[in-house]
Amino acid sequence: MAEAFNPSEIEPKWQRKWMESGEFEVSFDDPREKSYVLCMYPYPSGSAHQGHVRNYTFGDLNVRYRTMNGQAVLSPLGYDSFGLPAENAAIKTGVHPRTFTDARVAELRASLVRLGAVYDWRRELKSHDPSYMRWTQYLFIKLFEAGLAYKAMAPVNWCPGCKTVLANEQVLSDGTCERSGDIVVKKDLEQWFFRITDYAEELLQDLDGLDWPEQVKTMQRNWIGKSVGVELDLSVVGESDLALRVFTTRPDTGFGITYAVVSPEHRSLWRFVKDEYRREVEEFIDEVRLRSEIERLSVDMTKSKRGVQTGSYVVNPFNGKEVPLYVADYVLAHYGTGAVMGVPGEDQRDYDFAKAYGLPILRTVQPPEGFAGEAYSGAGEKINSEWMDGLTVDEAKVKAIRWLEDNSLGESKVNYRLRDWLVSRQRYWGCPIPIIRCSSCGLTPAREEELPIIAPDDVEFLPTGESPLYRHPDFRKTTCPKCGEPAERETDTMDTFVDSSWYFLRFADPFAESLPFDKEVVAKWMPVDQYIGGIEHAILHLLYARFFTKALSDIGLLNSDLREPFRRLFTQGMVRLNGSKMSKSKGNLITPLQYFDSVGADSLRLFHLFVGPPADGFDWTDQTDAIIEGCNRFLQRVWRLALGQAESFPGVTLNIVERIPSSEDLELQAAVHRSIAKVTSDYERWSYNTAVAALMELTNAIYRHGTDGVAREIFDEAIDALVKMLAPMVPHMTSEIWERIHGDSSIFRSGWPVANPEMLVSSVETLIIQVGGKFRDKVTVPLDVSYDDALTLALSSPKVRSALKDKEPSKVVAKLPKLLNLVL
RNA sequence: GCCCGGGUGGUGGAACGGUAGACACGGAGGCCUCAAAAGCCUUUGCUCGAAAGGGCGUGCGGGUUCGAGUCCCGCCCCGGGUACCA
Repeated sequence: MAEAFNPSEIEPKWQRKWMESGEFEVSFDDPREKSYVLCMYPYPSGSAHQGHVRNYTFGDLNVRYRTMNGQAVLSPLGYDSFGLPAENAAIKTGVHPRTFTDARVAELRASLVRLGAVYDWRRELKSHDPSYMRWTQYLFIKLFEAGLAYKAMAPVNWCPGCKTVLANEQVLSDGTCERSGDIVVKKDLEQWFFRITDYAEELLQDLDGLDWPEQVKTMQRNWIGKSVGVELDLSVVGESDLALRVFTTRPDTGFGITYAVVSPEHRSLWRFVKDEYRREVEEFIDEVRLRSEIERLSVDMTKSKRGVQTGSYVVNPFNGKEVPLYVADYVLAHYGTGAVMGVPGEDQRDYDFAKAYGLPILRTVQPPEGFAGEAYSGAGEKINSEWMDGLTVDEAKVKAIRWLEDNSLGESKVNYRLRDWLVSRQRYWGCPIPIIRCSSCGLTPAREEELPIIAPDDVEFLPTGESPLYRHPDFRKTTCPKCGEPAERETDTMDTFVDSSWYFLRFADPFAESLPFDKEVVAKWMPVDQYIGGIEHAILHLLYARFFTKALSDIGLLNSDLREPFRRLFTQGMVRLNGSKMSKSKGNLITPLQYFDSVGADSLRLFHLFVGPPADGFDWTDQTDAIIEGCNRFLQRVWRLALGQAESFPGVTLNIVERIPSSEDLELQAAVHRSIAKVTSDYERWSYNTAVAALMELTNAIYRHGTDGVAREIFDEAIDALVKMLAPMVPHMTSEIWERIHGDSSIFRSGWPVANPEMLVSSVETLIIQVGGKFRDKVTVPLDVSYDDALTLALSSPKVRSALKDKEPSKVVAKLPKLLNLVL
């Protein structure tokens, strides 16, 4: 009997081999079919946590599976190493963010190696590495030169106590600063933006061609939020030169306008406010500045006061009626025109507002019979709308737009909910924006030879105060690259989403020295064939990376036909502990290290694959350790089966050449081929939990038949297939078994097993017999069973007869040879 | 609030609109052992019944269908995102 499977000896051996052999490194001239498998690069949180284990297990499994299928798989790893936690740690402990980050990168890297994940380590990158920053800054400059980066005023979370900008995360739910407890306000500061809205339509259209989860595509579509409608002017009563421009997707509801609303941040707000209302409006606006956008858009907020009158009246262009103009916080300045017409009959927010302020509510669409709601936004017949009466909503929209255009009152307009991407951060631990402000030349990019611009180390990390970069005595001082006069450096750094918007391109060509990447080399590997990451990145990261790819393609840094970075996407569910996402910031981490030591990486990997569908999250509970133990037991069982056969299975006979295959031989062979078909299809559809179950069943079947006296070659074929199919899941143990059975050749070059279709067919089928749709009995029938035979068989079953209670079926539903339903 | 998911035995989960509960975990019983661990075997949705056998069962309420965990409508609860966490 071979010794027990001992992961603490075997796993490090193979990890060393994979690293040293370069088996999973790929190069530009690799003749195999290319494949690019990528996990979202991790934020280095120290040792990996279970969310990482899950993510990188799925990634590694894909890399190995594709390798076994003969592909040259690009599998790189890097680190999203800028970000707030390192800066917070610096403020708290005084350790420099770089020291802090580098230590945690090393820890994370080591834990992923111990997981047995394989990478082309030559391509490893860190977003805070100067050699990467250089090109992030280079790309920023290219976007700036292309007009895709600009500066504008924007409201930010401002803590008056800390005198600093806060991340949303740093603002508590009651609107106070997590550090000082001061009430956080919105303050307008000059900020850098990327013009992602230029790509709104293409970002929307191109979703159709992506092999992504529908759920994610839907989220992105909703986020981009295309709405087709019309802009129209509401003239202000008594002010001949003043009109309020509003945007609506429902021009058909025009006759139902009973008031209008302008946003508190509207550019021309004060022109609409009458003097005697000024004071009240000012007070209201002060209040609004304390509210978050989520609060402002919440329907629940209607209970509290959320708007005031301006004193002005506007004219409903449809019927000439004068209606009051309010300023209210549920209207946002940055969407549409920053003002809306109030149609309470067909919009719930307008309805709530009208109710709260005693404004008239007029329906212009007839709700269906029995409609119990308030505003009715569905389809129906137009009413109370003069020349639109009787039309459908869609017909009325067309007619209303034509009428507005014919009378020069408005025009068709498409709006997107998507806003430009605010990329500047008033922080230290990010990539500095490489722009210089010159009093005579304006905003000027740094010279290319100067890149990367690296933040100085001798800054103070204080719990109160502005960006450390801004306060640094020298960093800001420079000269203008154009005129040579003294000038000032930008002190804002970039959103870390900028770093993660192009790292997959650098992975394809990390060796480039005069450019961020060579576009021909990138063209070999891109797009990513399989991208894997958490569902929490469904919108922002994925949208930004798509935008970058399109923009860089337009700029000419990428081939013009490379418009989408990720051909296929898989989003995994999250690991939860005590009901919420397992993360460092929540302090609810369970590291894999203890499991590496006790049961080994293979068992932990198998657990993550077996515990449930990869797309679903799961809760880490008291029972989890027992299931991991169970996975380990299964691996031990496979080990004994594969390596302990001589002693354990004396029934296995020498060969079948000299005799007719026994029924046990044929049964085992059929079981193996059914498993190959099932497991292969499960791998393809990311159903790893059922693939593991099928492999457990196969293991049980081999055990059963192994003691029945099957032929040696059939037994060996079964073991080989089992071990190969397990290899992407548990690479260490299977590599060891393979080596002991077949000598010094990698199992990952041995090819994926192929099912023989002839062994998958059966001559019989189980016929399900139902009475009134309820299962009553089953019988085995030939595949070509006739209707009459099936019916006779069914009626001869005592169970069926008792269920029929002597009555004749009034109808028979037959789906032969699988189902017969006798309906009474 | 809004957008996107999810809810099936004691537990994780399985199930082309057609036998609900595959495969595991846990439990119960047994074999092996001086004993234990490991391993092996049997059993395990709830309920009535000695058994044979029956009834009930996929968050809740309706609907479509010969037939619904699966499709449709309306709720409830849980998770993710909500533009400066990544």
